[in-house]
Amino acid sequence: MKQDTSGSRPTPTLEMVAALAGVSRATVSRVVNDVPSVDEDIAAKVRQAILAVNYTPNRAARSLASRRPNSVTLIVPESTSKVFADPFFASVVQGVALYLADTDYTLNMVIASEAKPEKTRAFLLGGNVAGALVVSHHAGDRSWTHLSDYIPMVFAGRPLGESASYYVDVDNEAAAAGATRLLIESGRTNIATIAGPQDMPPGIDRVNGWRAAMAEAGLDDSRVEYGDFTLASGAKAMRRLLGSGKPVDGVFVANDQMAAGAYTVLQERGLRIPQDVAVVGFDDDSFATSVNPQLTTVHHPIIEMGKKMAEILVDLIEGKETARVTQIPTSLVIRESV
Amino acid sequence: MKQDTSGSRPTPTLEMVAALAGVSRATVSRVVNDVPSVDEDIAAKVRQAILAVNYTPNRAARSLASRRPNSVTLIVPESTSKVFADPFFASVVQGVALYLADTDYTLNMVIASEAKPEKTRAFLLGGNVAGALVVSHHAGDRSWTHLSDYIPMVFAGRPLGESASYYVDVDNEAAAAGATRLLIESGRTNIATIAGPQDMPPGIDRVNGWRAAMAEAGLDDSRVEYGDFTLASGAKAMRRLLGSGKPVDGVFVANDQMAAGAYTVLQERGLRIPQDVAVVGFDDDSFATSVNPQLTTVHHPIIEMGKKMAEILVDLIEGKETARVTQIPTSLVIRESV
DNA sequence: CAGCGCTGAGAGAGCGCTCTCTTGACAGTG
DNA sequence: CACTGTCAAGAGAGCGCTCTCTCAGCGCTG
Repeated sequence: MKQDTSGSRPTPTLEMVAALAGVSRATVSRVVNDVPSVDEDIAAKVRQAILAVNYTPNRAARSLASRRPNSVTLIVPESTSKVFADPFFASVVQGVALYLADTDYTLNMVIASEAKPEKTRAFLLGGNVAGALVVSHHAGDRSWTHLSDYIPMVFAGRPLGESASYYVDVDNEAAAAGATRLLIESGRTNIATIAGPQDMPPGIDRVNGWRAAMAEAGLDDSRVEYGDFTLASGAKAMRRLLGSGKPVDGVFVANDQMAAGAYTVLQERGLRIPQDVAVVGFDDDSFATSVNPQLTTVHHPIIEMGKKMAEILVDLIEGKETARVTQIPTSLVIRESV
Repeated sequence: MKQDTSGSRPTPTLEMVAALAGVSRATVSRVVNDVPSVDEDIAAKVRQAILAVNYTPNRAARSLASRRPNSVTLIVPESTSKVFADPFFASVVQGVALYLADTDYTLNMVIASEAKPEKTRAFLLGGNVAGALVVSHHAGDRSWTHLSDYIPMVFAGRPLGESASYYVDVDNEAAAAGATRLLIESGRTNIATIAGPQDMPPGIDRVNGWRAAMAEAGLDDSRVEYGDFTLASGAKAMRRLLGSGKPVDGVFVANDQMAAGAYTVLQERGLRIPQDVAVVGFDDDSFATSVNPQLTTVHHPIIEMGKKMAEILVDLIEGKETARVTQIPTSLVIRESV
């Protein structure tokens, strides 16, 4: 509002570039948008003029004239924003931003207030946004799903229950099975799991993977305790596991943070990792390397997820066909806990 | 691009609302923008029409016509985005988004690539953005400072060295002194500190605060070890402190993550917290409550910082006078480690 | 060499708003 | 009762672009 009043020269426009290059506005527009049918000599002259006046296209005008919004929105449900302390969100944003940097889309972010969801809805549906990305932990946040009918949307993580929405996820089940197999191959037979909440897809899928691997090896899969993905809950679950009377020589923990919790209990009981009890985690976040011995875990490529989400969204916006479900490959990071 | 081709009715415009309400476009615009000089009867009719056609203003058109961008950009230098694992960034974003939700500004985010800074520069200077916020850990990222001459900018954290930029921060020094005083008042006399990197303002200010409080109480301030704000570095520093030969009965640690590291060393040596060694941290992040005993620490109001940054930026954009330096008050969170 | 298709560039009409300017209605004044 | 001042609402000119349409120029063909 102010910054122009203060006497600076006017922002360069297409018109000015055109005048300087001695061509029409349309031609400058063609050059800016890389339309091939422009004589190379003229294009060069135009580019030079653009540089000379330091021209940057006005996004608002462009969006208006082309009847096409040029931004995509990342929606963070308020409930998710409250657990912001974990790195998941930040990494997804990073991936998304990284991908979009090479496109013409701008990334904007909203925290969707649960109090007045219409506000966000109106913003999304008002034609101001080309598409939206939803990153939510409580995958129960399906309130956004139906917007898929109106604008392209891509979700982070498999939604709970059936859904026709596009989403990007890792194959939690397969990854968990792989992690469990590592434990089995190391010769452990009394393998427990500390599972995540059973109302969240990663919680569900990861136990299932563990179960599948156990069944495949003909091992007893009764050693299951549940946590809520926090460090403290991991410690409690480990305590229950140890107190159950059944021997335990290996644990697959559904995330690294709970694994760190399990570590504390194991160590206060004087159990050595991995000699007495081997531990495998999931996520490969900062907890994995901050514990001692460092945790062997499943690498969860969150940044890649963000990139892929953005890629799919852009494809959707541009009308390209894409698969509804995209699974990013995980890998096992072998460190010292098995 | 596609979503309109697919046969949906056209997006409602001001024109349509005007036609339905039987008034001119200008009047609808006045109602939408809360211009007071509109007859209440007419305004009511207009509002009803808006609801009827489900009208949402087109931001691009608005921005174009008013010659005023309606978005602000949050710049995250690439180097900072790499340490995304810590919650600082996410919380700032949350605060910013929360504040902006009540304004007409939209928040967009860019990761500023170190490789091609001109891209970000052009984006910011191209008149597409009303102002920018910079959140950077390596406060050495002064590459953005000079943009303050062209568009309003607000920084998170005190910049290193002199600068005329607007920024929001906590009073690290005073807060550290307060934390140290708590240790002193609890009767400790051999108080050490695990300080942060001395090339970052919080690292510098927090030791200085500790030193000031020690001097004030006439205590020996020679017990200083440095870390880099990571858990592992905190553990190493604690080990050096304990190996120095000097007795230690209290430690002020410059962040909670390093304090968690110090905990592991203290506990592996069989030292009880707080009986043998009292510990005070800084930040009040998830590490503070995930350790046992829970950490007494300085609450760093990051979300508030984000809100304040956004508030100041909006004031700046709108030409209001504001102080260059804003300090958010901290508080001591007493838990179990002193 | 008239007629053709083709290609590359310009003309000009908007996109959906804001905002200045103008107009019309009405109350108050001498 | 003509005149002025006030205030609410309408008219209309853009904002900086994109995109369709048109046209000029060119090399071919028959």
